[in-house]
Amino acid sequence: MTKLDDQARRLLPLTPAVYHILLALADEDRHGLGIMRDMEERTGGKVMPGPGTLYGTIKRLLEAGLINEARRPGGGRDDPRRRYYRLTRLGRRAASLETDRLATLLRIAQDKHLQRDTR
Amino acid sequence: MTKLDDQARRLLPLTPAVYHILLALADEDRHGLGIMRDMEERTGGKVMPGPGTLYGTIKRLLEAGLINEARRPGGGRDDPRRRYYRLTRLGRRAASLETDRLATLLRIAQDKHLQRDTR
DNA sequence: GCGGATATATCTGTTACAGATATATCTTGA
DNA sequence: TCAAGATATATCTGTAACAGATATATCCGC
Repeated sequence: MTKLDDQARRLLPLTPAVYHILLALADEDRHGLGIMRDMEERTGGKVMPGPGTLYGTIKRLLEAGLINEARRPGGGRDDPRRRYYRLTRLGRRAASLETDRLATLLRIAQDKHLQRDTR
Repeated sequence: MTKLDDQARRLLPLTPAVYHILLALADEDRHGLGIMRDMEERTGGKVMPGPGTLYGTIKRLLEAGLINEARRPGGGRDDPRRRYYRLTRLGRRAASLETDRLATLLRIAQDKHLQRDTR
C-alpha cells in the first residue's frame, strides 16, 4: 500500500469517459482528437464522446494530475494546434486499479451468468 | 437486433451504482439492504453505497423499467418493511450488454498491459 | 484564396451521486 | 414489558460529470 496507491484508490471508480481517455493514453502520447480516434477504433465506433466531454474531461484530468501535457512527438512536422498528453504515474496507477475493479465486476457477472444474454 | 436490444442499448453505459444493483438482482430477488449486502460480500467490502445512493438509484430504476417490485419470497415470515425487487427483461438485457461492454474494455486494457494481477 | 476538415475551447441544462438527516418498525435482552 | 439498538426505507441538498450546442482559429488540398 504505497502512498501512490492510496491516492489512486480515492479516485475510483473512474467514469467511463475518464477511463477511456486514460486507456487511449496507456500505450502512447496522443492529442485530443487522437484520443477520440483511438477510442473509436478500438470500440468499433461505439464510443464517440462529443467535444464537450472530451476537452472537459481532459481539463479535469490535468487538474487532478492524472495526465500531463507532453512534448510533441516525431519530427515536429505535425499540426501545431495539437496538444499532446501523457499519463502520469498516478494516472497509470488509477487506470490499473480501475481495470482490476472491472475484472472483479466481470467475474461477478459471469458467476451470475449475465454475459452473452440467453433470453 | 430486437426492439428490446435497442431500448437497452440506449441506456449504456450504466453507472457503477446502477450496474451493481442490477448485478445483485441477477440471481435472486432482494430487498434494498439485501442488495447492499450482496454488493458488499462480493466485492469484499469495497462497494458500499450510502442509503441515498441506494434508494435513489432504486427509484430511478423502477421508473426506467429496469426493475420491478416483486412478491416477497419464502413463507412470508420476514420483515414486512422490506420491499423486494426483481430484474425486468429490459433490466437483464441492459446488464448483459453492459457486461459485454466491460469485457471489451478489459480486453483493451489487457492489450495495453494495464492490468496488474490477472487474478 | 476558398472551403471543408481539423483542433481546441467554453457554456449550459440535466442528471447522478454522496452525505446527512429523518422516520418508522423490528428484535433482543434486561 | 419496555428500552435500546438494529433494520429498513425515504428524502433533501450540494457537488460534479456529462451531453449537446456553439464558438473560434488554423490547417490543407484544390
